[in-house]
Amino acid sequence: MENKKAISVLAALAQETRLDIFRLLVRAGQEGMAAGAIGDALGIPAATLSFHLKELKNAGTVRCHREGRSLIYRADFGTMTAFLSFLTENCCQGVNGESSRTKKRGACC
Amino acid sequence: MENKKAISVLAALAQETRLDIFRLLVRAGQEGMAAGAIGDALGIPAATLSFHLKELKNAGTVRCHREGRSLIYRADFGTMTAFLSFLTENCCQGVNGESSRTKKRGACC
DNA sequence: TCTATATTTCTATAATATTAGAAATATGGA
DNA sequence: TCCATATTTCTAATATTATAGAAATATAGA
Repeated sequence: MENKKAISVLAALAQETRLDIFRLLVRAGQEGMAAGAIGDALGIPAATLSFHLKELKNAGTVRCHREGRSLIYRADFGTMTAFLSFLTENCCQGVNGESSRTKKRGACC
Repeated sequence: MENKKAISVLAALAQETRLDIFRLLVRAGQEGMAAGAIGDALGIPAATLSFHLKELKNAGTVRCHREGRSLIYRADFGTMTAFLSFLTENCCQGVNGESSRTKKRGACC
């Protein structure tokens, strides 16, 4: 994962409503949730919800597919895997003066 | 780490200049870097740099201490450890319909 | 004490993000 | 086709964040 992509994931999750949505979808697991059900669960107006879902989707943190009249959203764990790798590679390497080429874990993870 | 704290870490790193600063400090390791050296390395005006360092500091991602006329900044790996735990706890649980109480790793990490 | 260096705080401007009503689009069923 | 439901897009107002010059503060050394 490159820098820009990581920043978009960080920005997507760095907002209370969106983090709530994302965590709800994580709890919902593979079956996901319809947009309307998310809005009901969290008490978010449809237009506002749609805006945030788009942000999450653009960052690749969620995916969606249509089922009848509903759009079912799910957390994208593939993106999260790559994102966590990015974080550990970029926040744990180079600690204690180690070369950034060494692949050993640093102080933080 | 609670929700609000995690959001402040996410927001601190969700900005290109700040992510650059943070990654530079990670590479600098335990000895850290003076604010001026960071500004020189990244070509950031002093006032702008100070603004971003404050954001990073408020989120707990960096710490600083004075050495003579310089303020030495270092990455705070303790915060990053806690932050990574928060992420894995909140993005990996509940996958495949598992109860959120199970502590097994999910699909993403 | 005076001066230079290092950095922050103050301030204003510019840029970006968030909110939500209203209108538009898509689907399914009578 | 007509209607109800589900959701998005459009729009405009509001709020938040980023930028950087200028002034202020802190430290060290002559």
